[in-house]
Amino acid sequence: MTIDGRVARGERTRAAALDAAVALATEAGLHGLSLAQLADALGVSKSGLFAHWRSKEALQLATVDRAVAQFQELIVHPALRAPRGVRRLWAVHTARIDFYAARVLPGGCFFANTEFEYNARPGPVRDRLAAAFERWTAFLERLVQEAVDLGELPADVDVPQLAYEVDALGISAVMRSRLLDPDTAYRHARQGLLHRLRALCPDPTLLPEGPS
Amino acid sequence: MTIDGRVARGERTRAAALDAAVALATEAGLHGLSLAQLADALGVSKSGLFAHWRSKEALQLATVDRAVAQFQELIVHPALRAPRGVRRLWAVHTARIDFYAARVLPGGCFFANTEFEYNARPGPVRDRLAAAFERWTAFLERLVQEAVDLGELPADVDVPQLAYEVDALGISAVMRSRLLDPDTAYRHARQGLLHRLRALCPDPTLLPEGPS
DNA sequence: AATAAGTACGACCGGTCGTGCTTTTTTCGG
DNA sequence: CCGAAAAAAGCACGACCGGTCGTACTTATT
Repeated sequence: MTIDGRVARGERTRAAALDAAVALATEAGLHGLSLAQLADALGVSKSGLFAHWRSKEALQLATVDRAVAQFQELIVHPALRAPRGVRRLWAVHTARIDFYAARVLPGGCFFANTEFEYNARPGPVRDRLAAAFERWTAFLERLVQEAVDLGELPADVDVPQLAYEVDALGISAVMRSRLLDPDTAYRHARQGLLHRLRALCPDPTLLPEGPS
Repeated sequence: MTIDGRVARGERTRAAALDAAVALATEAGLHGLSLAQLADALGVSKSGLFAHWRSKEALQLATVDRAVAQFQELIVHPALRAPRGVRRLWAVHTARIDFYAARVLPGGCFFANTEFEYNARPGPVRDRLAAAFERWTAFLERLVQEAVDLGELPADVDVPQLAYEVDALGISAVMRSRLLDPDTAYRHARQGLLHRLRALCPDPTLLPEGPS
């Protein structure tokens, strides 16, 4: 079973196009992303690009999926090396902030940008973004719940509430880092959760010391 | 000194146009806002609209200013009736959440949407949005500082940090209310700050009782 | 009554958008 | 080496974009 070099070539341009589309979408938005722009950035023709997806909407949906995969690969997966509980929750939070601080994407956060862009535009794109957001929320809640189950957090912790606050600190970080002082934003996002967890967690050795 | 009926008419259409522009921009974005769209919504001609601003950018800047004025008028000003200190801080936060819950703007929050839209687009529009964001941040920090000065919050409170957290809870509320369950989002935003202030404020009578 | 200023209009320009249709180039199996 | 098949390119289309122009209507000034 050899690989068809023709479709292999197609796959390569497809993958390269989606990576560029994710990056471009953080600057111009998922709607503002244009075929001509993307084709120029890749050095291919507009129609050659268009042939891979039957419509712009199909390209947008594929771009969302690629962004999800990238987020999993660069943030979630590395953080899962931390042991379950508050350490893993903390690892995911800091991995996210580090991702923003590393300026991987030119426009900050793909999901923050596109979810605000599409929150009032009904359709398949919005639905897919909402689904991704829901999975992310469920993932954070699971992390908190595991910490509770392990006894690292009190049993009476409001799990969805704490997950909400974790995400809020992160969203605010990427927003402020783009318009105000980035380092201050990252520091507040980290300190916010660190102090919150320190106040809740009976075992202080599970969290980094850091500045008070 | 009589009022010039010509400029009065101009002022009226100007004001109506900016109100419509703020609302439209929350759906289509400040860049996606098109002259033709806005003209249709107002029932006037595109060129007649265009005569009021020399360029689209001028219209965008005027729209930002109008949104700032609307935010002041509908959220900040009413909340300033609450006495200084934690009660005023709480009033501003809840007024903001109520503003979102009332669905005043079809796309949620003008500033959240546009600031994410323009965070990677250098230029006068981004600069004006950043300036508005900076003033909003300074305002929140002033509210927190006043509560500290009045002794309603401990003297060792990290003022910018707490202001950051207040804003983060609000931003997250409007984001989640558009894609997931709105009531849950609003409740988390309110509870988050209420519990935080309850833990910090020695005088429990300053805050509403609410559900634990 | 004549002139000037402000507002609004319809027609139109060059450019870019997404999207089809046709052709050329690349790569495979026999 | 040769047709078949997939990928990429070329080309043209209708729609919409921001912006300009000349013009008509209304109001204020002289």
